[in-house]
Amino acid sequence: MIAVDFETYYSRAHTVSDHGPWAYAHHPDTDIYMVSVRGEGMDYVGDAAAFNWPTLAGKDLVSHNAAFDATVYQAGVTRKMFPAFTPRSWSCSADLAAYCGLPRALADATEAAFGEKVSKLMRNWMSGKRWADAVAKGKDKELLAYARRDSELCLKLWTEHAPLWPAHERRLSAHTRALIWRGVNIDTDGLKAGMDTLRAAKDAAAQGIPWAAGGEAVLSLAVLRNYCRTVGVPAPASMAKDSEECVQWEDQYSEQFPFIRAIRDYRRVNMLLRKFEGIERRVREDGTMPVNLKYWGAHTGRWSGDAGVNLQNLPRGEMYGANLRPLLRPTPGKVFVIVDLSQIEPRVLSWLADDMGMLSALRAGMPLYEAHARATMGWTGGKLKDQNPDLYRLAKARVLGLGYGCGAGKFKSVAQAMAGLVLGEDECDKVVRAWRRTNPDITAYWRALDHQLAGASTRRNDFLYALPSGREMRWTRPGPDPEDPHRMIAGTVKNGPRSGTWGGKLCENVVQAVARDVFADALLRLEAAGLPVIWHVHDEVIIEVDTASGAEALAETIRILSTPPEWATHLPLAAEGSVENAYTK
DNA sequence: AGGATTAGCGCC
DNA sequence: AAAGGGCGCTAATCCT
Repeated sequence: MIAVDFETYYSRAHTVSDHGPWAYAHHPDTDIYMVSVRGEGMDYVGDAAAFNWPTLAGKDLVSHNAAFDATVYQAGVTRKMFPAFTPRSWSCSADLAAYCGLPRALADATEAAFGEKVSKLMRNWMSGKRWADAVAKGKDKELLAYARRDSELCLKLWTEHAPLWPAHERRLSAHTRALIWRGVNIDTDGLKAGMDTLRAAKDAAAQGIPWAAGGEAVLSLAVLRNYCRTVGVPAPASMAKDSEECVQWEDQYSEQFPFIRAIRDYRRVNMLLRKFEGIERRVREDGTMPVNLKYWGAHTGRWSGDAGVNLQNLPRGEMYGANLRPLLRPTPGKVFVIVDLSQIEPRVLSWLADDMGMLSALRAGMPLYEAHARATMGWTGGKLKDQNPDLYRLAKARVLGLGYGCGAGKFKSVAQAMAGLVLGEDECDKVVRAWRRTNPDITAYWRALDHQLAGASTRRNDFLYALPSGREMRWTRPGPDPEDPHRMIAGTVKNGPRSGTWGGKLCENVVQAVARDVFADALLRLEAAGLPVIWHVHDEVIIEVDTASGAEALAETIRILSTPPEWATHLPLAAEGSVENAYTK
């Protein structure tokens, strides 16, 4: 294994996060001035263009953030700095670190793994400077040593931890990089039109905010409070959209004071506009945008968004006259096949908690929310969704909201957000009590997790929990909360912060992790079946195929996603989807 | 001044 | 006894 680490020019105004890694690496200002290559007898640090690249042909390479280093290398080839060569593999030690429960950043990962604290001062000093500046200031030796040390740490991290990283997870990490480079086609005309609409909406919102023209921070809560005082209106403690107090405040005063609505409009429209702009900056010459997903972005193993544009939280419909999702389109002559795992988390929860009643209903093909209503809400009629839509929505809210221990207060907002239900305080309390009484398998599962956490805490061990896939989840340093010894805290990353942890929360983490493993297993089978995944969002895949094979690909994708992994043969899964000419939902 | 944190908001 | 969770990004603010 050979570690490869590039050093490239950056400054305050020229960063990876502004452009995204691809555009940054290919930008003419990005001077690729140094590379460090270590391992298998190689120990090179110096001018990247002077390195004998073909010696790496057929070799196994590793970089810390391989998506970045491999992109920089590609940019160097495009700019005729380097000759093209093909390594056998190019792995990512940052992905490995994340899998192992270490922090992602190299300095933090090595500190957590080896207790070695390394300084990033040299790297910071290089902000806005090039190789010639380092030479002129007599810092060249230090810079070379810094780059050499980083590749050494990357190699050490790999050598000591890679044996813990299973082959299927390595394939998922590599698959994620393939998605990044493959990218998604963007309707750039639609993007521009949307931005015009949003800019107009933003200007309109700013017109309605009295202090906006004066140059004061438009969204500042402090400025808002001041203004409220001058016009004699009370000010809310928070402007959060789901804060009860704030909702009432808005209801009461927004007629009389239009600036109240304008603040919220301004914030939301501006965030959406920034998202459009971020996508526009990342579109490549061929009209595609790299799909920046981060392997193991969450400690549950889920992927997260990355690199400036998060494809996992695109708005689902039109906002302020602009609709972003449909601007992600198949390349001409192709279609999207979009399929998701139906109610994957409640299915996994029933399976983990051995809720036999629910499991047999699901195996018989009954819709999940209806099965819940029959088992615990007294429904004895026919198809619930058609015959009693209100009860169906309540069943959905109960299933999605109550499986992880939330109380009445939280359920109130969960029910509204997930099922559009407006329930009273007392009603929520009753629902929570009744749900817990009639779902003893799940509440027993919370208690079992609570008990195991307490056991690990007593033994002063990390809390380890074996998942059905064979991987082990880890919560670090469990123990009583110093501020409230009746509560427990634990961490999710080695050396990371600890936070409140109890059975319901552990249950949620485990369910999310198992659902992720189910989905990840299907991703590899999709790729093996030759179905090219363009990107994915937790339980949803977007595949691009020739228009003519859309229907066939849809059936095959649904079949693959509905088939459980080998380690979960009795988990009842379902998947649904459609063939589309743009991203939707 | 620049990095870190918080508040708010989008999604699953 | 009670307690939903997981993310990333922008703007504002805090902190060094």
